Amino acid sequence: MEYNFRDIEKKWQQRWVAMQTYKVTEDETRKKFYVLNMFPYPSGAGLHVGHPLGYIASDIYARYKRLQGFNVLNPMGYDAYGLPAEQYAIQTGQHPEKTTFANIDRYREQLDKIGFSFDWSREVRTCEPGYYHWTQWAFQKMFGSFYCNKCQSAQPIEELIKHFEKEGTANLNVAQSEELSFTADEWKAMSDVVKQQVLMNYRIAYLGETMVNWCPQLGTVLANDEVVDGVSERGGFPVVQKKMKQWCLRVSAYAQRLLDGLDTIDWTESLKETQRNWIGRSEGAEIVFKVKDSDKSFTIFTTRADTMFGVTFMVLAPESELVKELTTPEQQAAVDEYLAYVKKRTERDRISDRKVTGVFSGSYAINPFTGEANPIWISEYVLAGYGTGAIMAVPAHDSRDYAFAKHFNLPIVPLVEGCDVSEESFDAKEGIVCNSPREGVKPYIDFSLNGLTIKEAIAATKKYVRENNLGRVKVNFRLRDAIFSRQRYWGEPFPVYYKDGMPQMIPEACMPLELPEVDKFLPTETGEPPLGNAKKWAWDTKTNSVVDCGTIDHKTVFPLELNTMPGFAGSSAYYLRYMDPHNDKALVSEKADQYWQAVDLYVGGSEHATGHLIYSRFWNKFLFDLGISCKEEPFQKLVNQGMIQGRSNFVYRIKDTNTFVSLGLKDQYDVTPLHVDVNIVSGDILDIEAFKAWRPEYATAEFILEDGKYVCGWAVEKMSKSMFNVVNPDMIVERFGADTLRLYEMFLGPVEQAKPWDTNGIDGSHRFLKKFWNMYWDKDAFAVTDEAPTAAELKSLHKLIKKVSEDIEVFSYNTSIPAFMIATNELTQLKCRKRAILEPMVILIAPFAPHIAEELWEALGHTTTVCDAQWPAFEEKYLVEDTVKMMVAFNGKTRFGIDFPADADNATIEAAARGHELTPKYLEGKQILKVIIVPKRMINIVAK
RNA sequence: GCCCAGAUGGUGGAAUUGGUAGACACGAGGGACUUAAAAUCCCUUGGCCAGUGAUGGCCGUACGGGUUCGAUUCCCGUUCCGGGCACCA
Repeated sequence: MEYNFRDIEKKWQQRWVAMQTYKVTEDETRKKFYVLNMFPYPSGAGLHVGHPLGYIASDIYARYKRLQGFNVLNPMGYDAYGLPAEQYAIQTGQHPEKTTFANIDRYREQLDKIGFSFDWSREVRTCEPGYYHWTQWAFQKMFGSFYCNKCQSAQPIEELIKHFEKEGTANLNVAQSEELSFTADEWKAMSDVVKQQVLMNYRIAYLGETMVNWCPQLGTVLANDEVVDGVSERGGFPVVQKKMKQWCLRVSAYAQRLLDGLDTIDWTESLKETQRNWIGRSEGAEIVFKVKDSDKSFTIFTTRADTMFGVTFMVLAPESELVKELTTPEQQAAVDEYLAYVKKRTERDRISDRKVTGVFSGSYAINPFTGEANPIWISEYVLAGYGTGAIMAVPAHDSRDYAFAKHFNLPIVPLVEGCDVSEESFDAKEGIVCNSPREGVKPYIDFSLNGLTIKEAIAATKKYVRENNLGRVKVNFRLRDAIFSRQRYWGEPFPVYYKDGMPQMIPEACMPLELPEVDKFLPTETGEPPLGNAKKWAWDTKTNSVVDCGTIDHKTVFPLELNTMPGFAGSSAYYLRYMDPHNDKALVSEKADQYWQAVDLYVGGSEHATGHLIYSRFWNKFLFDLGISCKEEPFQKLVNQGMIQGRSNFVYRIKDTNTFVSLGLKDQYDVTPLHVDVNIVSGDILDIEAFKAWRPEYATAEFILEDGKYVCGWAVEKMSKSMFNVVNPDMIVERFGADTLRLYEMFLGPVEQAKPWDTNGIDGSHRFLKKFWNMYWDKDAFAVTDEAPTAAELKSLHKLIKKVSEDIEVFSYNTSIPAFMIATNELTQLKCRKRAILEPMVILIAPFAPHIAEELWEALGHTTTVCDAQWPAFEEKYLVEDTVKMMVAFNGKTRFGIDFPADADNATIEAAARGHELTPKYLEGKQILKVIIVPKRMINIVAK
């Protein structure tokens, strides 16, 4: 029988559905394994061959683990909220839900053709109320919690209130937006609204007035990871800094735990490093500087406490509150002018030109170590959002301070022995400290750093600062709180209404608060988010239900929050929901969570390193604190699949003509390269007839050929419609079958690596499957016999078992496929048609090519599916060689020598080697100096 | 600037702990079968040199050193490519 992949694949895909082959349930008697893919956003363009790469890799792993006897959870769902569906809705008026669901159907259709072992009964869609119920619920829990630094955990806000009632802010060690100070009596005297405002300072989900990334074109704020080089990640629109009242998540409270957790998980070093950079821990000191001739003082943050004696000026961020306080009347005009200039500059301006700008405030600060009065400047190179928004400038040892000092002609005092600061600053943290204090200068305090290394000097200074109450040791993080509001329609609504301008949570029993219908998806004319268009979007506290906006009376009916949650909200805990997707009482039951624990293997792109992968770790840690998630880290092992790039083809049109010249001849003409659809090019040879038919303007095209062919140029680019290099998996499945596609995608190269797609090589994978098939079928007869296998056949099989098992464990599929090809060739050559060999082979290939495996498994007489088979055990004895080789080294070269029996022990071999007459010509007369037994039991002899 | 990960034929990529570099596949060239095409099968394929030939020699894993009997692998330095962070004090 021919290998008819079309019938086989259709047949088994239908059977798997009918038999619920991949449905899993919690089973205490079996060990669990949780495999997860980053769920896709269902875009209108459908899947291209790059998308399934990670799914195939994880599916192989899931199937392998299942064959090893694990109870494998391998779910799939959709990240269904998002901008493209909303943009499309704005343009066409179509409800985003409609387009999203249509896209989901299309994705499902494409995914089903590839033969994944997903348990679709656990599918989740983030836009469905049954799902976002728990997104809203988690938000309310965050609103109702604060972060205790002492116990390093989220706690109910009621605990904080108790603390305030007892001792105000005394002995408080919690995460907060700003440091407040009040007594228990003052707290008790506060009105309810003021109390609510105070609590906002501590909640994990809080309403904060912060500088946000505002994108006017998108009409929404964006999180830091959604802004790249001053423009929006989606669309590339300019982003400006704007102060707005927004929901925020206190991710910063978890910074240290997010950092520490990285050491406990099995992720790639580069991804961990990316997260470490993003969290940006820096250890330093906060030091207080008094303002000269004033009772004011301010605090700066530095990691280089050792440079206190080299401070020659101070700098404030233009947005700092201190600017107003410290500007003297004489400098007011100059400062105002400067502030106006800074305000005009966008984030992008600042990044693109690093001009040295600044203005003197008129005030001076007293250095607590030297007593010197240093001028206080204002400059945009100091950021308001980091540290205290004020720095001490040490131009000798900081390149930014150095540039500033040179520009404004400020003094530069070197503090490291032998360093030269005439051309540039000396930023390195190495060397011996000098000039601290300077020779001949009367010491202001009894403290010297001279002679210490920089490391020692930093420690000594911190100690001095702490002991003399000049400031404190402080750890700063770059990681900011996440801005959690979006001025959009297609997202989770907040379960929040407003009473007296203060947010109130709707009762837990009333969730989910469903997204209302609107007639327009654009912002309202007054600039409110799209939910402002909803007619029915007010909360009645009497009936606890959503009512018409017209009925707002400020006694029982209140306006609901108009913002929606950002994209990362729905994707932050979906892995927990898969454990128990139909539970309407809880996000996940304790039983399900205890069984599935956490994701054992997570596969997805590294582009989520500073977005989803930070947020969901934060979210999970919060749920861990609440006792909902039993594991602190949600993703034990993470593999980043590399992006599949497109391989574009070009044709070369001679300028101002309709004549196209082949690649090798194009340099003789003045040509314009044009993208050509890769689907009408094969092996870089253009199908000229298809090209003429491709577009009307090419119907009359003429060609200058080489060797009768038109050769196209090529380049590796992103796979996208506009480059005409999109390859659709459906097309591959149609022509070669899903098993071939799966094999080929894995064969392309290491899963983690980015690589261009090139359909040309796919024949090789397809040919292999045909050969594999022909091991079992001889023309129309199923030819498997019950003969006993030979040693050579067993060796082939066990070599394969060993290789494939090891490869799957380390995700090295691109090397196990050649192992299959070699084994198949060997066995074909041996004319092996023996069940004892061929039956295990079917199981081995099942993770990679499940359809052909099922078909052969059935032909072998099995009534259950191959998914329920047992992974074959590897036995070393079949691989043992009957001889071992001896290596002979002389004159610095290694050569192979003589075979020895494999069962000889090392001493015997060594003795034999010493007495052995070296036969090769080039070794005659050489004397053996030493014998080294090396791995593989090869013998290494040093001869002279 | 700081940090991380890389560099192997015409191409994608193999090579276990330091042990015959280039597996496997694509592409290319040659051949068989065939009226022809498709399909299938076989041979050659890192470079240079010697030999009618079997074969032999030299060079070769970005570059320069080092350790070692032996280095794609380990160490030091350089160059180049990719990724992250970046007026973060």
